[in-house]
Formats: sequence, C-alpha cells, structure tokens
Amino acid sequence: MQFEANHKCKVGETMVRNPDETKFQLQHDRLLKAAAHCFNQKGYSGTSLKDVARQLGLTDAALYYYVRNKEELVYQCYLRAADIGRDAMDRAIKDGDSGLDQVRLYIRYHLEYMLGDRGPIAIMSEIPSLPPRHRDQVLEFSRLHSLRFEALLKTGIEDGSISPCDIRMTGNAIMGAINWIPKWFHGDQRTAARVLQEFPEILSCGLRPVA
Amino acid sequence: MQFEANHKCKVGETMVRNPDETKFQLQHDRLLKAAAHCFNQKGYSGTSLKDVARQLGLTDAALYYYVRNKEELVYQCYLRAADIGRDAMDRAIKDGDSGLDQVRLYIRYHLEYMLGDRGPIAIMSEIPSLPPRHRDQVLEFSRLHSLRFEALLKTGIEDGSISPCDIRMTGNAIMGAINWIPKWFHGDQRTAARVLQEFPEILSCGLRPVA
DNA sequence: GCATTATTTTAATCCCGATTAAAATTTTTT
DNA sequence: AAAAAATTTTAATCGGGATTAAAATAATGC
Repeated sequence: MQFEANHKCKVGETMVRNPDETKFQLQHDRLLKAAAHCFNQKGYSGTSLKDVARQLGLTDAALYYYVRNKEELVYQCYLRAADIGRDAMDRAIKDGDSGLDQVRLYIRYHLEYMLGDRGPIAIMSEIPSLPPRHRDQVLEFSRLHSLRFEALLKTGIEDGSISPCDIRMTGNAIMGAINWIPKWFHGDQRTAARVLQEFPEILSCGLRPVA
Repeated sequence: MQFEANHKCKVGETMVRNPDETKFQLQHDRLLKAAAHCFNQKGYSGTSLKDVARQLGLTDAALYYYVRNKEELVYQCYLRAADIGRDAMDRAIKDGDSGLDQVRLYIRYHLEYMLGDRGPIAIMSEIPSLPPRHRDQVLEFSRLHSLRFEALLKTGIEDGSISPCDIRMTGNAIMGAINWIPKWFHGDQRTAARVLQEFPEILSCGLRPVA
C-alpha cells in the first residue's frame, strides 16, 4: 500500500515530489500505529487528534501534513489492518498443509503481526461510522477476509483435519476472540509470548475431529 | 439493581416519591437498552444523546430526567451488564454438573440474555474512559467475573471434565468471542437462534479432554 | 552559506454535542 | 375539574475538537 502526502505537488513544474519519500513514509507509518493504538483504546470518536499527536511528540495540526482529515486516518488504519490480515492469510495458505494446519498458521501469523513489529493494528470495530464510500470498501475487504477464513475451515472439513461444524459461526467465534485481544492486552512482552503460545492452540483445538 | 430519578424528592415533606415507580423504571430500562444498542454500534463517544433519544422517540434533553449525564448512562449500562453476567454465572454454577457443564451453561445463559428479552447488553469495551471512581468499580466487577469464569475452568480441570490448559488465556479467548458478537450480530432472529445453537458447543468443545 | 523544500507550530474559526433552566404538556391525585 | 406531580420540550449556553491558513522552523541541495 502507498500513501501520499496531503500537500499538493505539481510534478514536473515548480514543485517536485520528494524523490526519496522514506522520511515521510516512516512518520506516516508511525502515525498509523499511534492512531491504531488510540482507536483500539478509546474508540474512533473517543480519541482526539491531540491524543494521537501527543504520542508522536507533535501538535494535532501537524497530522494534517500526513492525512487529509481524521476520517482518512481511520480509513488508512483499516486499510493497513486489512493488508496485514491478507498477508497472514496468504502466508498461512502457502505454508499450511491441511486445512487445520492453515487455520492454525493463520492465527499464529496474524497474532505475530499484531503483537510484534507491525502492531498495534487497528481492530475494525467501527466500520459503520465511516462515510459510505470508505465504509463499503472496507466492508468488502472485511467480508472477503472472512470468506477466505471460512474457506480454510471448509478445506479442513473436506480433508478430514477439521470435524464438521457451522462454518460461519465458528469463523465468527475465532475472529472475535482474536479481535478482542487488544481490549485486554496492554503491551507487556510476557503476556504477548503467552498469547502467541496459547491462542493458536486454544482456538483450533476445538476443531479437531473427535476421532 | 435500583436506579433513581434525577429529580430531587423531599420524601415525607412537600414532594412525595412516586409510590409506584413502575413507569419510571420501565422507561429507564428502555433507555439503558437503547443506549446499549447505540454504544455497541458506534462506541461511547460516537453516540450522541440525540441518537439514543431518537430511538425512544424523545428529545435529548429528556434523557436528563432519567440520568444525571451521559457518563452515568454508560456507567449504568455497564452495571446492568455486570448484573446480567453475574446472573448467568450464578445460574450456571447452580445448574451445572461438572466444570465443563458449568462453562457450557454459563455461555448458554449469557447468550440467551444477550439475544433475548434482556438484550441488547452493553459490551464493556470502554471502561478506561470512565472517570476514576466508576472505572475502578466497573473494573472490579469485570475482574471478579473473569475470576469466577476462570474458577469454572479450574473446577473442570480438577474434576477431569476439561483438559488442562492455560486458564487465563482460555478465559480471554472465550470471553472475547462472546463480547465480539454484538459487532456482527444485528438482531435477526434466524441468526440469534444459530448463535444460541452453535456457540456454547463451539466455545467449549475445544476444552474436552482428548481422551 | 543561500535558496528551496519539507515539516511543524501558532492562532484563529467553526460546529456539534453535552448540559441547564425555564416553560409547556401530560399524568395522577383528590 | 382543579391541583399537584411527573414527564418532556424549547431555547439557550458552553467547551472541546476538527479544521485551516499563515508563519516559523528544520532539512536538504547546490
């Protein structure tokens, strides 16, 4: 994903786009993470741009250099979250053997991202409050992701690694448990390790066939 | 739990407390449910009192007859949620046989309340944004509830109905899956029945000993 | 070191939502 | 039906947070 600065650049005329945008990219990335943290903590409307800015040692007005407005900030946070989720899913499908295996790996990879360098990731809990265009797009991404996850379950049931179940509900349960993590996890590495250790097993062991 | 009107009543003097407070109670209860619905949907800060009032066919100012302010509204929603959770827990412990049985029953009862007449129930996702006094109290209730749930798991492990696991993480996973439901459930009875049918099994089948 | 571009701040504006007091309406009591 | 109490509305205040423009500062290329 590529994000652009808010400032207008007449390319090839007076102003020139910064050829090496790494500085901007880096700050922009920090911004999305700080925002994700705040949004997860206090919700979209509950966090002021000042809150986010404070974490970056900036003024609220400074954020407008990186983002058109607050709504675009959540939007981009959500896009980033979708990206990361997709990434975890892709890897799980590639690396996984059976369906159960892929499910377990997806959970693992996703958690590694959430709790590791790429975290915090915004939980998409306020999609309805986005304006129609963005909402529909994010909703579509979210729907797609759910479908892919459900497909893993289906695969598992077909290859016998997962015992038959209501795919939709099972998917909702597993995703819910994952999405709720930011509500009680507050960054200590001890706990992060424990989550990484336990969750993939907890969330997938109920799927195994009784044999 | 008993809630009082915002209006001051000099009992035994000029003004007399309404002897039959059922009208007030009823409206107050409707208010908490409407608020819970909004809060679950758009978050605490994201919902205006006007939003809540609209659902009741009232003006925003009218709500102040029932609660001191917006914060007290969430607070009471959370107290109500705690009450209902406690209720489900009490019944589960009373009715349940083994630890696993109690866990399953707790999930069942809680879902019946959430999706039935007592719903919607506010998910306590914004405890941190309450003012210190209320926050600490709700946090305590929440902590207690989690402990009781973990105790069920412990009982189950001891009586052999649940296979050994990380109690804390398992509890978090199950509670998370439940708490997330309002994010995707939007009131259709078809789905409600399905949740009720599937969730207790999904969330507890992973606990059984492999044997 | 100068000129240009990139980044941030200062200092306003603007609007929305919470809150309140007083007035109006509805309900209950007698 | 009048009086009292309960409930709701109207109309105002008030502050906070989003947003913007212009100015200031930092960084970079030459």
